[in-house]
Amino acid sequence: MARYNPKESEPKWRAVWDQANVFAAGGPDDPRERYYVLEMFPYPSGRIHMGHVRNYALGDVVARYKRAQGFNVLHPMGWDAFGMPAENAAMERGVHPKGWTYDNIASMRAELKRLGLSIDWSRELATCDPEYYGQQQRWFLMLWKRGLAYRKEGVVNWDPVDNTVLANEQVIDGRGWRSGAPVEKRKLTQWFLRITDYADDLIEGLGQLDRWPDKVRLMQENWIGRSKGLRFRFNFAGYTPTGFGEGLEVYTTRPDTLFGASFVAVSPDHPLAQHVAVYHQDAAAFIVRCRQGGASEADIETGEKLGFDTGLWVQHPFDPNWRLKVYIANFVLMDYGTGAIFACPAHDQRDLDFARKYDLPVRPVVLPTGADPETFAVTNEAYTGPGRLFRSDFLNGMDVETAKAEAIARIEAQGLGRGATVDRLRDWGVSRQRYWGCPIPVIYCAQCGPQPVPSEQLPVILPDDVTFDRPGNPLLRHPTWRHVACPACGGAAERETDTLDTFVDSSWYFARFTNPKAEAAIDKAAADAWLPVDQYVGGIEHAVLHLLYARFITRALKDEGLLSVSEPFAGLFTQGMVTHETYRVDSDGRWVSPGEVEARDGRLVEAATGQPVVVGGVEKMSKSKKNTVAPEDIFDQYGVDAARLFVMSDSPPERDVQWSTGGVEGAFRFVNRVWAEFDSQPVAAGEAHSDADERARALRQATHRLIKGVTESIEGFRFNSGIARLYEFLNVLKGLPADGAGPAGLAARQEALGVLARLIAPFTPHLAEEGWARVGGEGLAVHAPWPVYDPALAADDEVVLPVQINGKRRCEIRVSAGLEPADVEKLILADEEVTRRLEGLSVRKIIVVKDRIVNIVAG
RNA sequence: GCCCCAGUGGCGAAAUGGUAGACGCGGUAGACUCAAAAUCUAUUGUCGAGAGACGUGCUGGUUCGAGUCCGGCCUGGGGCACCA
Repeated sequence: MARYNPKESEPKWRAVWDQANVFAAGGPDDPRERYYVLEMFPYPSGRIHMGHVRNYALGDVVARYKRAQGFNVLHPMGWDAFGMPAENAAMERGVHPKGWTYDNIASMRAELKRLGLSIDWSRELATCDPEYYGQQQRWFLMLWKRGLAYRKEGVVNWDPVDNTVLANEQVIDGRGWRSGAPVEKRKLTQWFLRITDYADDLIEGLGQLDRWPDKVRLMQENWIGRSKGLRFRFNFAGYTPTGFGEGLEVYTTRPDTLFGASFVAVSPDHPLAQHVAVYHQDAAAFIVRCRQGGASEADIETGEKLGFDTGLWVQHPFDPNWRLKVYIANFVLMDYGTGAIFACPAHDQRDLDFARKYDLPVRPVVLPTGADPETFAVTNEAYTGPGRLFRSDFLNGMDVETAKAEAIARIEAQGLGRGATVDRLRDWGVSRQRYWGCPIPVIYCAQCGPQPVPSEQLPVILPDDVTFDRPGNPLLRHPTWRHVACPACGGAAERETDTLDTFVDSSWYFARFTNPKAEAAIDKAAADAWLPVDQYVGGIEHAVLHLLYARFITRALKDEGLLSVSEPFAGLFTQGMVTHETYRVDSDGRWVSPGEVEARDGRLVEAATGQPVVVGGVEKMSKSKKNTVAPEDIFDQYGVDAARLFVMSDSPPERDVQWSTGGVEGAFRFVNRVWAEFDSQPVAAGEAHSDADERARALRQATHRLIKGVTESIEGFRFNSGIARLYEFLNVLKGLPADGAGPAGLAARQEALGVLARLIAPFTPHLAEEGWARVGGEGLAVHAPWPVYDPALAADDEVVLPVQINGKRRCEIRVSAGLEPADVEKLILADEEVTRRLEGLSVRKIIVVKDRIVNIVAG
C-alpha cells in the first residue's frame, strides 16, 4: 500500500484533463442546460495569494458540481490587467508596465493552472489586450453619442507631487497614498458616465436579486442613497443679484420644519457664491480657503462650520415679511441637491452648530411627545426625533410625516417648487491621468471641438515607447502620439491623454467571456445564451463599486442594444478573507512571518535570533504584517487538494477562515486516509460474518445519506458542512471490519467508494480521479454524473426519540420511523424507565413530534 | 452619529423551534518503534467519585420545549458619513 503522492498524482490528472479538453464550454448546439460560473478576475500583481486560492476553489466547486449535474458549464478566467501597480513598478524598477503585466500573467496563470481549476482557458482575456480595450473604446463612443458619457469640470483629488488625480480610495488621511503629499482639490475637466440616469432602475433592480446577499443589496441601496424631500425656491428680499431673478433653489428633506427656518446657505461652489465673490474680496478669499484641500479637510475633521455673510436676504415662502440671511457655508456640498439649503437649527445638528457660531435664531417647531411647549428648548443638541408640529401656523398639531406632505402641497400650490427625490449617487468620473489604462478615444480640435476617433482608426493603441523617469502622465509628454489630424476638418488636433478608470474594464468582461474573439464588443447571440452569470463569486470589498458599475454598464449596453439583460449577475456569493495570526518580536515590535517563528521550551521565538515572539491578532493576510503563507509552498508540501480542502473546510464560505498549519495538516491527513480506502484491496469473499448483510445495509444507508447531505450542502453554499459529512463518512468506512464482509458487504463497499470519489471531486478533484480509477469507475471522474441517492435508503428505519419530562431530557426510546404519535404515546407509557421516572407525578400532557422528540408534561 | 451583521468548549465551528457542541484543530492516555516522526485506538464543555447538576454575551418574555422567535442592554466587526 503506497502512500498518496500528490506531487506525482496531481500533475498527471491535470495533463489528462488538458488532453481531453474537458473544461471547454459547449457551443450553441449543445443540448445541455447552460450554467455560467464566474469568479472575480484577478489583478495580475505577480503571485497568487491564499485569498485567490479560496475564491477560485469556491467557484470551482460550483463549476465541477454543476458539470457533474449535467449542465453545460461556462467557467472562464481572465485578467484585470490595467492599473497603477504596473506604473509604480515601472517607476521604481524601470520595467515596462506591459512587460511587467504580461510576465505576471504568465506566472499567475501557471499557479492557477496548478490549482486544478476547471477553467475553459481558451477564453482567457486580459483587459490590457488591444482586442479587449479597443472594443471598450467602441462602446464608450456609443455611450458618448447617447449622452451617457460626457465631459464636465469637476473637483478632483490632485496629488501635487505625482501630478495626477487620485481616486477617493487612494487618499489616506488627506494625503496621497504614494507620495504622502497633502491632496489638493482641483478643478479639472473630466469624463463622466451618467450612472445617475440609472439610479432609479439600479435601486429597483435590487429587489429582484434574490440570490444576492442582503448585505450587498443594502450597501448598494445606501450608496445610491435616495432621499425624499422638497425642491423649492426662495425669492430674494430687497436686492436680487443679477441672473437670480428666478430666486434661489434649495433642497430639503424636512419641509415640515420650514417655520423653524433660521438662514439660507449656499455651497462655496454655488453660482451665487461665485457671483458674490466677484464683488467681495473677502467672499473670494473665503471660497479659496474652502477649496484648499488641506484646510477644508481639517475643518471637516474638526467639524468646524464656517460661513460668510453675503449681505443678501431672501423671503420666507409662507411669510413675505419674514427675511432670512444668505450665507456661503463650507458644509454645503455643491453636488448634492441644489447646492443650497435652508437651515433649521433646532432640528439639524449642522445647522445648529452654525447658528451657535454666528448667533442666528434657533426656533424649535417639532415638539417631542410629552414635552411642554412653553419650556421645550434646544441648546446644543438638535432634536431630530418624532413629535407634533407647533409654532408652525397651518402645520400645528400635525405629526412630522403629515406636516412634510402638507408643506410640500402648499409650496406646490404656490408654484415655488415640487416634491422631489434626490440621490447621493454621483456621476462616475472615469478620467485618470495614467498611462497604463484604456485610452479614451477622443480627439480635441481647436476648431471642431471634441471628436470621436473614427471607427476605422480604432483601437487607439497605447504607445510602447514611453518613459517613467518623471512623475505625471507619460502619454502627455510622448513626442508624437497625441498629435493627430482632426477627423472632421483635417487640421492639427490632439488626442485625449487620459485613460479610463480600471473599473470600466471590469464592468463588462463577463459579457466578453461569452465570446472573447467576437468581431464586435459583444456577440449578442452568445451573450444572450449565457447571461446573466448564474453564480458570481468574489470578495465583499467589491459590494458597491465594481458590482454597482457592472450593473450600470450592463443596463447602458442593453439600452445600446448590445445586451438583452439588465442584471449581469443573477447569483452572487461574497466569500470571506483568509486570515492568519500575526507575530511580533517582543523587544522591538518587528513583524515576523510564520515561517520565522518556532516553539522553543514552550515559548515562541524568532528562529534566527532566539528573541521572544508575541502572538498578535488574527488578521487578513498581508505583506505589511508578514502573516502571509505562500500558496506554492503549501502546494509543494501538502498538495493542491489538501490546500483546496482546508480553505473550504474550516469555516462557512462567507466567513473569514483562519489559516493554520494544523488545519492544513488535518486536510492532508484526510486526503491520505481517503486514499488508503481507495487503495485497500477488497477482501476476498470468504466466510461471511453472521451480521454481514446487516452491516452491508448500514453502509449503504450511510452512503445514500452522504449523497443527500453533501448535495444539500453544496446547493446551500455550506461547503464546510459538506466536507464534515465526508469526514464523518470516512470514519464510518474505516470503522467497518474488512473480514467477513460477504458478497453484499463487498458490493456495498464498492458502491461507497464509487460515491465517495464522485462526491469529493468538486473539492479535491485530483484525488477523486485517482480514487475513481482505483475503484474501476468508467472514464474520468470529471465526466462521471453526480450520484443520486435512493430516498428509501437515505431514510431511517428506526429512530431514537429522546424523552423529555418537563423539558428535561430523561431517557430515550427506540421506535420504528414514521410511527404515529398516538402509538408512540402508548409505547412511552408502557416503557419501564419512563414509568419509573414518572412515579409520584401525574401526566398532564404528552407532546410527540413525529420522528423527533417526546415531551411529557407532568406535575 | 446613522444603517447592518455577529457573540456557542482551549480554538475554527455544527445544530428545518425538538438530544447543544457534528466535523476538524489542539490536549491527554495507550498501541506500534531501540527511540522519534508518521500512523492507529481511546478520551476530551464545566462541576461531580457517581447519580446528576449547570451550560450558547447579559436580561426579561413567548412556548410543552429557545443557541434559534420577540423586547431591552453589553461587547466585537462591517458599511456610510457635513448628503440638508
